[in-house]
Amino acid sequence: MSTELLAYPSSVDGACCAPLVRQPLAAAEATDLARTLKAIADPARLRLLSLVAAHENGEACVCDLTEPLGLSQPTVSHHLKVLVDAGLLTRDKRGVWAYFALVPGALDSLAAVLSTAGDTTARSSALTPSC
Amino acid sequence: MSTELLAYPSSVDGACCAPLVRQPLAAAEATDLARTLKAIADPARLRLLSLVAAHENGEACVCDLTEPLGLSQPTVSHHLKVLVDAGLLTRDKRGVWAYFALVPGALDSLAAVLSTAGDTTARSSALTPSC
DNA sequence: GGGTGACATCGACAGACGTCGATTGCCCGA
DNA sequence: TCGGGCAATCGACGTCTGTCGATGTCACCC
Repeated sequence: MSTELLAYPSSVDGACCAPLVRQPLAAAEATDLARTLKAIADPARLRLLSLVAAHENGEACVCDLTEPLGLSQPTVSHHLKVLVDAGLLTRDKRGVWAYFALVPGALDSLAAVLSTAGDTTARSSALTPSC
Repeated sequence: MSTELLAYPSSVDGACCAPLVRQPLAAAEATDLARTLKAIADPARLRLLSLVAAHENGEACVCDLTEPLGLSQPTVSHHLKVLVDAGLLTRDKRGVWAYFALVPGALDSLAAVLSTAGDTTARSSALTPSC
């Protein structure tokens, strides 16, 4: 389940780049895409992604994120779980602390699906070789 | 309200490209971005965008969209309204029919915000000159 | 071994969302 | 002028979602 999002470029069977505006989306593909988009379509989760990415070493623990968000610890933990389940964040438990980091290329492949241009900005890593 | 999304690149005061992973998102910016993402974070609306884009001349009326979606006419009309309000679609009423078309550059600027790369694919049109 | 602190999970609640049938408004052709 | 048909709006319903306090779990330190 943790690699859910990374399945997009390959599961869209051939339509690797910019599939949204090239041909009508099938119901199943739309459901999958919507599931990932719903994960980031929340102010708290967008700020979490932003905070984690901007944190030193590109990783942060819950204690770093609770205060700047102004939300309770269970709520932050819940949002982080949603992002991890969507394949956008990784959880690395080291001792008592849990460190979260962006999955390389996850946001880029999402951006590539939305982009109407033929090329893609998702050239960083973790993408299908056919791209 | 129809230009809601187009306000992003300029309203993110300076952080025109890829602002999400560069610095922590402010609460107001996150709310605005989430509002637009919620508009497309739905299977029916994703398919609507796809159907409109793939239709001939890049525009389609409600009667073209109801059947392939398998939803009632009021529901389709509701989803289209959400997309228009989010600045992703334009409504052009000609006679009895209402034709919907993609706003050029809207999806691209959204993709640019999500992209972790420094550059942007949103070069088609309707973007801020500072990009 | 017991205490402490960080994080996850649970249960509950209010609010938002997607969907539909019924209705209304409106343009066009007869 | 009137009827037919397309699309928007309304009201209602069930479901999903975000949030919290309380509780559970586990690793570290004394």
